[in-house]
Amino acid sequence: MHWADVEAEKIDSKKPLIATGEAPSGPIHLGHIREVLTGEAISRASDGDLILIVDSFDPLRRSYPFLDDSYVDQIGKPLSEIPCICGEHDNYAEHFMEPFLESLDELGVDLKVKYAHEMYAKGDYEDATRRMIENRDKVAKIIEEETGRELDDDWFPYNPICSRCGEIGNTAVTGFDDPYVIYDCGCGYAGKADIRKAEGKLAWRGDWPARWWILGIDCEPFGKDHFASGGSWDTGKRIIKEILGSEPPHHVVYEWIQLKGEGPMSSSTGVAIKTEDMLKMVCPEVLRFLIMNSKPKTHIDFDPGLGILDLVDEYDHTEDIYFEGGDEDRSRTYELSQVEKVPEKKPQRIPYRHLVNLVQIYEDRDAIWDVALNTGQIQEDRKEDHERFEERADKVKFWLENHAPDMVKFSLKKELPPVDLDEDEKTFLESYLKSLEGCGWKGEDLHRLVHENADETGINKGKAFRSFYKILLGKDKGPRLGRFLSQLEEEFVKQRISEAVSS
RNA sequence: GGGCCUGUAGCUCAGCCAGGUGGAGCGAUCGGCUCUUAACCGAUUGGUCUGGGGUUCGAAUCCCCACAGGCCCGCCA
Repeated sequence: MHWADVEAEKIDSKKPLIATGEAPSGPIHLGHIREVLTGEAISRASDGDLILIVDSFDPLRRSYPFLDDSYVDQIGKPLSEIPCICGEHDNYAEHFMEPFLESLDELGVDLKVKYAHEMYAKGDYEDATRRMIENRDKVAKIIEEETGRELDDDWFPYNPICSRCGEIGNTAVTGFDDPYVIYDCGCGYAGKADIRKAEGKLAWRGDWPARWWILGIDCEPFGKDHFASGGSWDTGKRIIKEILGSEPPHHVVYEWIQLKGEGPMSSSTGVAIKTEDMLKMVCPEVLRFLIMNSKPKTHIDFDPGLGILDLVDEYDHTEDIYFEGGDEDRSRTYELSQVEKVPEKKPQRIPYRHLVNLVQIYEDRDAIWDVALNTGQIQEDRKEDHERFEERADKVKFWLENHAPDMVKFSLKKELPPVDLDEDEKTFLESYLKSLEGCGWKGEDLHRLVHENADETGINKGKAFRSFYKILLGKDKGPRLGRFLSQLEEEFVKQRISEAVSS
């Protein structure tokens, strides 16, 4: 059984509510998407509803490498209250959420978004906050027991936002006069915060169980960081039971996604690929496949270089298995990888690695498609397959320009590159040039002539092919020669050969 | 110090939850397509399942103990 179905079975609800969370303190990367897609897979498997809670009311902790110096002044303020970086969004949090939500839409993820700052503003947290404050000592004891740390005597489960300096958590709470939390701020201001409004928030350890309770969360996937002993899961599950009198959700812990050779993804270290960039280099169903194909607790080593080709090949292979009615789990993985529904007919496709060559040879997309039709690689000219092909070609292009290793890249040299041909090669090329007289400039003929001339002049065949790549691409290797040559202007090729021979 | 995960073919991993004669892909090797390869087809090759105990008629799978690696433990997915 697929892991999503296994988890779905464990949830004690017919129409479960599955929660995911994101903190928009920086660019949202591939690692974050695992949380949402893990939750989404379970919601599909359980026919549940998916929500995404945005920690937009959390303060900016520090200045990140991607922020300019002016943001130092914003440290300590809630993300929802900080100006947008580019100026085009309502606030800092929205700046990072917008592209992420767009990506989720492209990935076919159907969810409701809840912003923490709006929940606080609407008073959703009022009851939970009151209970936490009234049970301050019990909550503190749970945290101390689970973490083994000792909390300060003035620890308070609710952090007011200073109404003068706007900072959160820089306050010392001096009293509670329901519904007002009385505080002294480090900036010198003394005031009170209304727990029915967005004038402060629960500390994370209490905030998390509070939201389970408020929203009635049945299941939540979360990262391994929360699951460390004494972590927020350990305290959260006790707080919801002992303070709020309810059960914690079914939990699913997932592992980190690492960038091959560079360690775990993290916005602050810069080891990250933004979600929107991911979707420029692979199709959404392939990105989904990356997540669906690994159990949440397995860590994923993501290789944006050559690994992309393996990933797509594996996706395609899984597609074959699905349409052949093979292996149940892999078929399920394929279903869950789909952005929408599974295609009605098995998609016809050009092998991905081959496509990588084709987009470098042909400038014209239609030419590629026509060749694929002519060679029988694509048997029926279907609209949906053509669209998929166009999409893949776009992704391949982006990948070639941004992530592909040099070994797979080539480009036609407009001028004769510096070459050092020996006599064998020159003799061969000369002979080849002569044999081109009256040739129809067809791929297969051009290819046959390479073999014939190589045999006649006695040159090693590999060397014969290499000589073409050297004078055309400035490399030792390249795409299949005959078809490649046939795409080029006849005069251009002839000119290049004679130039090379006489150099 | 605590926690989670991983250790299976040269490489990447599946199989473990519900124990029943070890799998896939890639690679390599060989062959084919008068077509070089990074494309395609076919075949072959491949492993004391990290080690040691235990439970069992039977263990890659369950239990215990080691060893090695990765990550997490204010906030962070």
